Amino acid sequence: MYHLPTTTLRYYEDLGLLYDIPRKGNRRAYTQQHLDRLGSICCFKNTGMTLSELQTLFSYSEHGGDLDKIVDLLDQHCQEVDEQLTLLKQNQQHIKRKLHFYQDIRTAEQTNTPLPDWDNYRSRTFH
Amino acid sequence: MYHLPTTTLRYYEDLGLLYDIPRKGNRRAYTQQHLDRLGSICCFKNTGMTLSELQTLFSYSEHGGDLDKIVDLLDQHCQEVDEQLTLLKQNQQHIKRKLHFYQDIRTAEQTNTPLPDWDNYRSRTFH
DNA sequence: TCTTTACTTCAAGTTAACTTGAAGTTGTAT
DNA sequence: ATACAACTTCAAGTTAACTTGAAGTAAAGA
Repeated sequence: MYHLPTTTLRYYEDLGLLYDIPRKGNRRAYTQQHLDRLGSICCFKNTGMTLSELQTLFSYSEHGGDLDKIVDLLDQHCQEVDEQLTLLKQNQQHIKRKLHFYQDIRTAEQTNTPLPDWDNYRSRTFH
Repeated sequence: MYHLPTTTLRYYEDLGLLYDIPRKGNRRAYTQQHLDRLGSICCFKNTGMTLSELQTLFSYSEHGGDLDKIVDLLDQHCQEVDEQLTLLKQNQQHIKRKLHFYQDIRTAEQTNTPLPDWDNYRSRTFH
């Protein structure tokens, strides 16, 4: 359906993250609203929110809805994702340095030139 | 030490990700090489590599070292991190849309103006 | 019509990555 | 010197997020 196995959808349903799903016969027929919510679940989950935190977030939207809490939580999560982006970019740099380092080792072995020293890669940036 | 509990360091050691750690008395005294390796472990782990994949990667560096496999693995991981970055940015947009949406709902409630419609936020970008 | 494939429920099992418990030792601050 | 926090080993326990098993139902294609 959303490249998620039905068992996972069932699991989310058991947790209360999805509900009021209409049936066609005895099978679930998800509406656009459910697909939207599923999209949100995936998004928040993939940005580090636990399913339990998602329960909390969604609970704020029910019965009236505590907008202040929703906005606060979303705002804080936004910042966390900002930090994740920063970290991920740093880690990407680290991996690229490693990659170039080992490529250069291979070249050095093939050309019988001196092996590179990792210290020379520590602060280098690659693109 | 690296803001990791000693139990986690022990766990990595049990998995063979860290070894030959010198002792001062009966306590571990990590060298710069170990700290470097720990940095790599954290980097790879935080970019989605499992500890078991790390075992594999490190096994290529031992006894001689299969440079082709290392380079291949690093190259592929680089691409995966690229995709992660793309996805994370998309998710960030989604979260920012949600945030603005709920902020606008709040404003609308306060000013007694009509509530916003999520459909108008679906393809909007925020910075 | 028959068969296959994907669904259905419910309970129980799995996996990765730690974490905790128990029992003992040691380097450092008072 | 004496306490005490932080280390030590080893085995066992925890947690989140699924996943699998068993047993049954049902829509869609040959």
